[in-house]
Amino acid sequence: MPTVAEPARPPGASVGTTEQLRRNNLSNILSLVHQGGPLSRARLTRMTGLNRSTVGAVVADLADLRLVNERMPERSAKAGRPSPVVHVDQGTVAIAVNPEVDAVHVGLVGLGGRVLKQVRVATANTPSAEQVVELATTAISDLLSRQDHSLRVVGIGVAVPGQVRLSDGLVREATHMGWFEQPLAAMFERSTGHPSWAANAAVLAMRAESTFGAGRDVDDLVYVIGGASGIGGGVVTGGRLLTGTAGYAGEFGHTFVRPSGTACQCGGHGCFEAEVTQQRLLDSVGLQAAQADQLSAALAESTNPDVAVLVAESLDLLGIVVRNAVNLFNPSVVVLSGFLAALHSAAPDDRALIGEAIRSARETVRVQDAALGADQLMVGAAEIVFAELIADPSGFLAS
Amino acid sequence: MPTVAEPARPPGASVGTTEQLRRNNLSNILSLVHQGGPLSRARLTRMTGLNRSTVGAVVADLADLRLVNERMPERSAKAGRPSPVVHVDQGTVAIAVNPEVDAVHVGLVGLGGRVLKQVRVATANTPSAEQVVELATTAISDLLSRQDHSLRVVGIGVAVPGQVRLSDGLVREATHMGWFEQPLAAMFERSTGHPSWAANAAVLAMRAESTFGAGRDVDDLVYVIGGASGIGGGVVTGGRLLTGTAGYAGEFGHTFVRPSGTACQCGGHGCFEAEVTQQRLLDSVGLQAAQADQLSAALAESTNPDVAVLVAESLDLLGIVVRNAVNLFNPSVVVLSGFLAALHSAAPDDRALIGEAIRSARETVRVQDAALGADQLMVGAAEIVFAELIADPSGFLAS
DNA sequence: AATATTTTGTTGTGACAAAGAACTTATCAG
DNA sequence: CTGATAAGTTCTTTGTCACAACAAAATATT
Repeated sequence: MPTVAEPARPPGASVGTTEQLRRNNLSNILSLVHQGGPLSRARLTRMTGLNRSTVGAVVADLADLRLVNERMPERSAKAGRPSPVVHVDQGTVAIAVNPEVDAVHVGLVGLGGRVLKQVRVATANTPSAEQVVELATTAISDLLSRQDHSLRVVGIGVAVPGQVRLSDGLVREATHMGWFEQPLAAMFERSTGHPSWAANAAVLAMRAESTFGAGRDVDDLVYVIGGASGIGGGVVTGGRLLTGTAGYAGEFGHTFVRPSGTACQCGGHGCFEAEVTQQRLLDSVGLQAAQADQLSAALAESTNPDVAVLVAESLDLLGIVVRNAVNLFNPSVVVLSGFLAALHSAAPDDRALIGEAIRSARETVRVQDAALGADQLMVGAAEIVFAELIADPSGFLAS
Repeated sequence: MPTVAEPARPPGASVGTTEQLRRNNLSNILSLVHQGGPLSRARLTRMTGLNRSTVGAVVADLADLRLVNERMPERSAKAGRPSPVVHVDQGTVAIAVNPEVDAVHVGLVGLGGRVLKQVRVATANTPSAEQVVELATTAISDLLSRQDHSLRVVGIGVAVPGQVRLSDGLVREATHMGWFEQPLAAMFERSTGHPSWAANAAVLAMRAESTFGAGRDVDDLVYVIGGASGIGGGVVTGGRLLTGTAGYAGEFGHTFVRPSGTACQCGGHGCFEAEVTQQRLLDSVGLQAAQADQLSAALAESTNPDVAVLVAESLDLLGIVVRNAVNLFNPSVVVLSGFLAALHSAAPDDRALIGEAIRSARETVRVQDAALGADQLMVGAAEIVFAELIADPSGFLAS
């Protein structure tokens, strides 16, 4: 039986000319090496379906751009001439920035997704956007100057806990930071000279997870993350990041879960993130905000019936969010992260989460916890820069 | 020794060779003419960005495949040599089938989305899948034999009120029809010899709306439709149809809107489609099921306070669905269809619908009613076939 | 240890697609 | 009728990829 094609639609950034063809092949192969780690040229040939002479030419182009290196393998497992292994260039880095209520995280992330260095600059008060740019700019030159090899910085990615307009990196609102309409990406560009992008932190966490973590090779993924400042998320569908028209998609925290519920910061009522908070769960087991990583263990150990009630109730509400998500997105995987992963581990099984989703969609979905650790935001923030680079390697570096 | 298949999934890997390049240009230009109506070659040149000699060659290829015709324009508006207008071929058709509880609709739809002919075959009882195939097969040969011109049938598209696995057209469940696990597309292929596809009716209605109606040129669209058998919907995001991993995405009817609500057919509780039904609204104004098209007018005329209460309540619940959708998908347009459009027209403004969505997403979304009439399901069902044709015109016709 | 086999890189050739230039054609404006 | 304009047509050039032949480097076999 024939398979199903995408709906007919006029070309956007599609490939129409021979020039775009090569760009596309450069992009695809760089993407494979970036995401899949070192790969032999022979494997790249099989993965792309291109001729091996073409792969050779494309890899040579990428090597000329100093984006990849070829090395002969130490030992080969099979017979035949050994195929050179294509590595991502280690000197090409993106800078990741993540402002928080009490600190600014800054990191250097290499192409391929490895975090090279990372610092946390604590702040006395919640920093303004200007302060974040200033602190980060200092931290960046500091990080770079301490590096012995000279690094090529391709751009800056900022993970913001709030709604960010993707087109120009304007922070529409980050209530937790007290920010409104801050042109953060432009501010970073002015201050550092590097091309800069900004996006919602939860979406970037998902991006990391989707590229290097539990969502690897998953084309239809729903990701929901709970943190100190609320609940966010992101979606990959058909292998593509769901952004929506401006980049605000994936706000699972404001899913309706309870009528006449607590008023939410967003102005709505009955929002998931107003009903289920990390703080309430931490309080129930007597943990501090800084001990969020111990929540899962504490919930498991607790014998307090009040805790059990709170967990059951929270799981029910999480179940509503997951059920809606499964019905709307029909994902193959739902990844839970942050304190929602802790909550998930406290559930006897996934029935509370997906039990009420429609049968067809429920049968093919699995719920799992995030695989990446604390680095994920650095990796995700860098990823918005690398995505631009990978989309058009030679064009990006030429500009 | 056979090696394990590589998980080859590079982004945009569809175009890698020069052969695929031409395929892509054939596809793009056919898509433009299909969706945008007759277009001059000069306009196609501007729209695609290709060279005019290339457009000429591609159009010639399409004409050789008898998918388009070129005609000289009657009158030209501007100076200069008149550009031939590229029309979609009128003899290339898809067959649309839509089984319902009391009838089977069958139609002939021309490339370009025009419904050429249409019949409704009434049934005494709710037909089985076998009966639908049988009745439709007869109706199809009937329709085709009465056609004076010889038509080229490129395939059959079936719009099913239920969950359909897109990959093979298996109807997982269509509770209203009493169908479970019916391999409908395969049954149609066997019975008619034409390549067949099946999909959820609401998704296909959206596809029609997205290609030819209110959602034209909208890249981020949420569509919710209410009918006699419940509430469904579909989503376009980033210009692509959101299908999910198997094709069950877009089930807005099972969004949670009320705790401990009516038990839904799906097994869940508090589902939107269990709380808000067409029947209840029709009853409130004393209309019959067949008079659904008069609902909007009847609601407007009614002075009964009970009706006002029901409408207000229903709008509140619809508001929850729309709010969730806006927060999750960040669409630029939300289209309401069927009795939900009637409900929408009874609302004083859109505040009840999107008022509680997050501000950033709310500001750039508009709610509007469906533009297409009763034909939309025929058009949508045909569209699933045409999309296959358009994705690879010469490959499709060669097979 | 010598030879065969396997796998892959490399090089040169040919096919094909698209761009661009030069030329031609068809319309409108005056 | 003539010039301006816009667009089709044809031919050449350029770039990309596939393919075939050959070379190279490893393992497997005798």
